[in-house]
Amino acid sequence: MHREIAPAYNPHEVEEKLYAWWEKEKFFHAKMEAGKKPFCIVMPPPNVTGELHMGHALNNTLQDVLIRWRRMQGYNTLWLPGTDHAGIATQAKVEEQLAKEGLSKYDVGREEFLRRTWEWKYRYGTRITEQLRRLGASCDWDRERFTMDEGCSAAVREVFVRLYEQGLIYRGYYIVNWCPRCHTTISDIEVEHLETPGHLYYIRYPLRDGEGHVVIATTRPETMLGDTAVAVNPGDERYRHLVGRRAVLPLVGRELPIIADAYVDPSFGTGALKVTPAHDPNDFEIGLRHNLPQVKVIGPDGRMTEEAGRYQGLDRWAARQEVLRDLEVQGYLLKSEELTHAVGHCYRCHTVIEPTLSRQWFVRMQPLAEPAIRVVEEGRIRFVPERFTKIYLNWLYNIRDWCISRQLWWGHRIPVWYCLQCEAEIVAREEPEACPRCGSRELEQDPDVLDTWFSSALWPFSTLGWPEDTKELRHFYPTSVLVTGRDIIFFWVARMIFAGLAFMQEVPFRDVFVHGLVLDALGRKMSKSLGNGVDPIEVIERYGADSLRFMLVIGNTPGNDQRFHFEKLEGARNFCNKLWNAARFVLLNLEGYRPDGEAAEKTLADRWILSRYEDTLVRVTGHLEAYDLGEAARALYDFVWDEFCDWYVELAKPRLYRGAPAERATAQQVLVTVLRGTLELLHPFMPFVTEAIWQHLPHTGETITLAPWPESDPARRDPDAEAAMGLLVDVTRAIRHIRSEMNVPPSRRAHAILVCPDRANLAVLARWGRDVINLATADVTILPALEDKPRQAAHAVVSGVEIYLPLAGLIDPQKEAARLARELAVVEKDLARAEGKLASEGFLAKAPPEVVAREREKREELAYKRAALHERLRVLKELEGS
RNA sequence: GGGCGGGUAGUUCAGUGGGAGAACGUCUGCUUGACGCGCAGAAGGUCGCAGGUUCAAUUCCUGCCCCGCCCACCA
Repeated sequence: MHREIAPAYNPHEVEEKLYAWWEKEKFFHAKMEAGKKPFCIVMPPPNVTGELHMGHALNNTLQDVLIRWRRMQGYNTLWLPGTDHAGIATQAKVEEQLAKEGLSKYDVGREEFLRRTWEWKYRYGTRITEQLRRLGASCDWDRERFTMDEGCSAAVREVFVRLYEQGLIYRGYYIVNWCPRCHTTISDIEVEHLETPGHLYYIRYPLRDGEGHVVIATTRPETMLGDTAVAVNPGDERYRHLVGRRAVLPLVGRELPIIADAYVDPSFGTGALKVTPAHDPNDFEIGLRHNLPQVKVIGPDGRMTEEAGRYQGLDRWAARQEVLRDLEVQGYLLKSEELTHAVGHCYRCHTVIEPTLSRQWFVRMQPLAEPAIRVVEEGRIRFVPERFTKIYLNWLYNIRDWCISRQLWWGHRIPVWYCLQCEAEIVAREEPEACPRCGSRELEQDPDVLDTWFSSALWPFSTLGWPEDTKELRHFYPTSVLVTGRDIIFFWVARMIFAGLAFMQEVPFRDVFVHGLVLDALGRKMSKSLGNGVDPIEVIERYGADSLRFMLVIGNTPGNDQRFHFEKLEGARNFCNKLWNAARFVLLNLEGYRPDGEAAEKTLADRWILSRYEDTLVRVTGHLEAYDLGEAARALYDFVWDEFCDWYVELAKPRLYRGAPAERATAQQVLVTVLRGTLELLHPFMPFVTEAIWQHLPHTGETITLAPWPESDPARRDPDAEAAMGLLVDVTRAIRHIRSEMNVPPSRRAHAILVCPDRANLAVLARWGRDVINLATADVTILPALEDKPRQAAHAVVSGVEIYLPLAGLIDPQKEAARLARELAVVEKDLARAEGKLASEGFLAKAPPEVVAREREKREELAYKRAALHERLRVLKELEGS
């Protein structure tokens, strides 16, 4: 069986097979186990249209690490997957498809369009979930949900109706963000403000009676056609005499009242503001305060309306040029200045947003935001890292009402019907037969659908069965942690929190674990338009899922962005291979292994590696508790590579190859213990390779996915062994260093004389020195003191041990003296610093005693080293002289 | 205009109130009975700048300079 294990790890041979087996055996299915503590994560649902990108890979890897770890810890674990219907994005895909047939959605009609969209969903919606399987995501596929499935749709209607009944949803004629290309409203957070170069135009508006004029400044001259007032600040002396008078709108001739409003900033432009209530949010507010008419001059397609007079039909940009030309010709345009200012763009298509008046549905946010603020302020929900708390709170403190209606077809249809007879507005969970007010059967449903995020907001409870009172809901709600990118704190996190509080009277999750973005190698966002994205599936095919996962986790610091480099991926791949080969080594040497067979006493190396393993285990668990997944991964990487492979495996070899049966048994038992535990600690990070190896280990269970998480056993801690190993490692390294510098061939066995006056250290060297220092291909003679110093020998001092490496013929006394002199210079410097500190009264009085003690030790050791180096240099001088 | 993150070895990044770390890259060796996706050794850093607190600052505080991101109704 062991012969099957290839010398290089090949992910392709194991990953898909293992995942299929895990899924078939339902290891990830959450049975309701009332006796166990629940641990639940609802997956941020990727778009059905989507393909897995690096952001998904990171997000789901982090969730999977937490889920697998908790599952092993024995929690009743549920990771609930699903997809989002993604209104605009999906609709756009189907429209594209139609366009290939030369059709528009209007050609096929709403019903046919929706039929096609569902078809599209069924055909392509499974792609992303297949890709999550490739990544190794251990979610409960039996509970997969979709934001537009029956249950979620029922939840949406229920929430809409309840909010409406509480007066928290209303329909209003307000200024909204309109995308002339997508032909729909978007919410405030869907508007991207981009610094855009433009101009500030100064335009003269003549006064109606008598002489004079008022000059306004604007960046959008075309909207003047919709002006219904000129406003100045009430405290502005320059204009006080004008308030109450009237101006005449150039090109149009409309009379405009000159009003005073505190909104106007006297220091901007001329201090006089043209007021266009139908096309600017602030002007809209001013208009309400002063009862101004609202004149809409730009239509839904971005063209000028009938109200724009002779400009009707012109695109808004063309209209701007026309208006400017006419103003100029007629002498109204005084000047223009260059001005870079923030202009709102559509988050999807990057078209410039047109603020426009429109009748839409809104959620009244103030009453919903208050509890959502409170739970975070009170710490009932915790952001990790903590700094995101402020971002969240600041947004909610300044919250504005949420425009939820979208002029799309794909989505949750707004559950409102209008009576064509009496114009009643009927809000209902199910389609009404007749108007409850006049009995008419002529009813028409609102044509619009809801913002996609409306259904996402309900995700933590709609997926668990709400509005039914299910046992899942009672067991798993509130969920344990939400893992998400920091880009959707507003879109999603905040909305889930207020929805959860409003409908479940309880927070949706305890912790919000926020991660950053995966950037490209140059530090730019990965994006389709830049074409700089890296496809995780391609990466998995080339390097394996474990490599990708480990790379993402080890490079992750909470909340911070990380760059994607193939070199890092190779590092992770190499680590998979290292682990594989370490395991291969153990498995190839298990002949005669019995877990409780008769064994010899543990060696220093055994005690040391068990102590290091214990330390690693405790640190890894602690880091996971603190969401420091990167630190946990790093601790494991270092342990496996630097301690287990580089030292322990090497130290175990002689016993395995040539040891007595009992010694061999001991080595085997320690190897298996540490390897198994390490695999288990690594499993959440690298599920495939760890399962593949674990299956080969003797006396394990059915699957590592359900193996118990290793428990701490303080008895494994052995500070003496760690200190002793530290000494021996230092000496070994020093000898290797000398050999390398002296160009001693690695194959040539050396002999080292170690002089160690310290009795405790001497005992360590005497008992274990030979075994460990063997790794420097050297035999040793160990002495408490040495009278007759060898002449032809290289020399080093480390940890209070003098090392002589007699190398007849290889030593050039002059070169050796120069080498030691360099060493001495470093020692002198360090010693001076230590002595300086110890001479300072402040340090002695105020530094903690252990720090002072450590400084004293350091001084002793350095002083010893200095003396030894001096002595050696003296001997070398003599040698030169002779 | 406000807020946040970052500036540490050639590169990418960890980390810490008390002797500067890793990976990659570079240089030197190595058919060492798990692994060349490897082994051993080495070189390489005024921890952005200036102050302050402290016995002690790369780490804490203040200011400044760069880079990145987010928020914002000044036309």
